[in-house]
Amino acid sequence: MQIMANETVDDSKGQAVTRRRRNSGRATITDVARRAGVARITVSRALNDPGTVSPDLRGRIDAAVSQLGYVPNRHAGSLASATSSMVPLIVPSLSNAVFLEVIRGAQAVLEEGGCELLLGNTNYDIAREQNLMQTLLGWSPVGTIIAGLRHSEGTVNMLRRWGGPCVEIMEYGEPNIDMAVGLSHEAVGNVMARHFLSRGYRRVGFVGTRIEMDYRAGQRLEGFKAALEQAGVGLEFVKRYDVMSDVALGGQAICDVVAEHPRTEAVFFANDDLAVGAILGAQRAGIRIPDDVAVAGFNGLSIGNHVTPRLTTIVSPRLRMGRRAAEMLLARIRGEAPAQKTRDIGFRLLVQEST
Amino acid sequence: MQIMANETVDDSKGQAVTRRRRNSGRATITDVARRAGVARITVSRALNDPGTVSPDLRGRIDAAVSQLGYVPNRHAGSLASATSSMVPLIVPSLSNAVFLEVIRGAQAVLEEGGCELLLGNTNYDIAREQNLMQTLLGWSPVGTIIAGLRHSEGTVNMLRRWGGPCVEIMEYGEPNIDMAVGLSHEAVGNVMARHFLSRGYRRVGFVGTRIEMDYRAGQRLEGFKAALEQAGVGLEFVKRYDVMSDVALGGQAICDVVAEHPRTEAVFFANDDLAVGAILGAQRAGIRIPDDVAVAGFNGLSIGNHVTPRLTTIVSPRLRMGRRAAEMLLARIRGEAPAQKTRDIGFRLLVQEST
DNA sequence: TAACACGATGGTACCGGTACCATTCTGGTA
DNA sequence: TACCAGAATGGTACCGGTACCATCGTGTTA
Repeated sequence: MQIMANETVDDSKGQAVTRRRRNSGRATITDVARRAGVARITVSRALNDPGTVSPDLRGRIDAAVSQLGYVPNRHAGSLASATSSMVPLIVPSLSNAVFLEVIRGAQAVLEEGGCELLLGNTNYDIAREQNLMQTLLGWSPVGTIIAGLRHSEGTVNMLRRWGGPCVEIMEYGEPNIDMAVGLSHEAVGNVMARHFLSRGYRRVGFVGTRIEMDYRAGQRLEGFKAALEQAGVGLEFVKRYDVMSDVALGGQAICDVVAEHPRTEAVFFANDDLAVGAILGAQRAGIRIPDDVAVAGFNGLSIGNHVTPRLTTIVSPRLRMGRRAAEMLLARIRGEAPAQKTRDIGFRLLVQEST
Repeated sequence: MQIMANETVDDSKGQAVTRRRRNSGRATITDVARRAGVARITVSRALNDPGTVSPDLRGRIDAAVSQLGYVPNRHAGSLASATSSMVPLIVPSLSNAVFLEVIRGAQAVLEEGGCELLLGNTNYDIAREQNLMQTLLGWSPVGTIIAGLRHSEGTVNMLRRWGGPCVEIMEYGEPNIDMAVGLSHEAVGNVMARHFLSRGYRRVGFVGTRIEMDYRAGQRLEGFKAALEQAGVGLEFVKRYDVMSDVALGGQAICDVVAEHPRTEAVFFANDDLAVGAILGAQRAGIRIPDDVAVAGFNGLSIGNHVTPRLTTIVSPRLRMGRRAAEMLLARIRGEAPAQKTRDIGFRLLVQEST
């Protein structure tokens, strides 16, 4: 804290005492008002709702603002109005390019709408999510965006009590709190299974990592398995690794699969990192894709379009999801009733050379 | 704003009037104090500095806090203490995995240190950077992190006037404001030039995109060129594209280079996205790397280790840079004098199969 | 035993905005 | 001309914390 100035005031007994100011040294709305010769509230109006202030005063106020380099103290404003322009965005991971695009989409729309993005990362930890949300709610946000539909009971209750607009993203389903936008991961698994079947693959497997944590990958597996079984084809194997997904692991996995399940015709990888790794690893190991084994992934990362063979995958509209979530929030903040509380953002099967 | 309760108070003339409350409906420190039977300030102490409050009171206060679901209003606290726990992090792009790792490193350390991360994106626009910083300074942050050493004069003045701790990241050099952590991009170019020379390449080129905007790529080019010329070898060509760097463009670029400069022996790409794209594109086009032309990049993205041939590149410690920036900030906030205001985070030449 | 340092607790005045209501001034209408 | 609606401006009391200082009780020291 900086001590800027002393001033002499009269205390209750009428004696002059010197008291230190506590302010931060920044120009305040009072300084601007004094300089422009108007009341503080008029400055507030000129800045927040210029139409209601006469052009004359507005000019004097603007001049004073720029002369003093006045930047409004947002905490004071938020305190007085019991709301701020901040929007927490809570994601489970920052190790993953997937969430980057969601963040980018949300950030762009929020900035456009005059909101600031507070970024939180739970590392796939439900307890941490709750702590984080509690901390961030202390900033009286105007809305919140949170990844996933599975939260601790405490988190859900907290958000409901809080009562502001909230969008749950990534998954399609009934929102726990307010609104949701995402895609059905079971449907993804379904679509991929049907694609495999249409290609004539009958001996198929699934490879994933930490499915308990990344439960959306588990949903894709469920959908995949169900559709296969419905067609009378059993899922040959599910291979799980207990490390983070990355390209290196995909290369390892494709070799493991070929060694352990040599008759496998096609593998659905939990995500594109693994699938791209599988293609690159197969290339080195002399495994021919899709002739020896076909490979597909999920996400639609651009790198998949540039490996040989090009990766068959399911494209998730991540940027659009982030944008949409922010748009739903802003609409709600503007007081519009949402057209729909639950929105299926969809996905697209991209069939390329790897299947 | 929610209106929660009415209360009857006496106005100055002693008449009872009914006035609406303006608060947000949340429990306040006053509610907690009343319930615990202590003064407000004691609640404040119990939460912020528990050691100074007797165990008895602390217990009663904690009980009241959890019964009421009390979450402190951070705006009120920040207003009163003229500082907040927020730290803006301003990056030039969110389209790029590079900044994601910086963000992740900073976020992890800041969260550990009890700070919240406010994310800003300038899209490589200096004017936008200034606006963004002004907005974010309105939140009385406790420190700031900003990418780059090139800012508008207005931004620099604003930050200096503000006076809080600030770390400029990505580049090694004299900080404009306070502290800086990064690496020398000229040195990167130098090192790569010497590597090319040591391999015996004499006809070499550089490929980049939007170098005026991504001026750090320009610095790598300068360093590259200077070291070549010092060795009496001229830079054969510089090829520029006016679109964003991505893998697809790299594939395009390697074909263009081979067509336009058929005798080229080696190309230094401005970043790994381009270089990886070049390797993958060359594979498709039947260009042999490194036999027909050698390829190198910059960043050390993990995908470079999995393409064939593996990419020779320069690894930038992005995660560590984010962490370090946050650590320098936190140290300064704790009142420690920084060991060094300018820190060279270094880089590492990773020689692999592509050169 | 008196003086005193120190730990625990409380009282009060802020921090810098905005909500709400009052007041003043203007032009149009009866 | 008196009345009134509505626009422009101002006065005041908050919002919910914390800084600063005062007070009180207790154990230690002279």
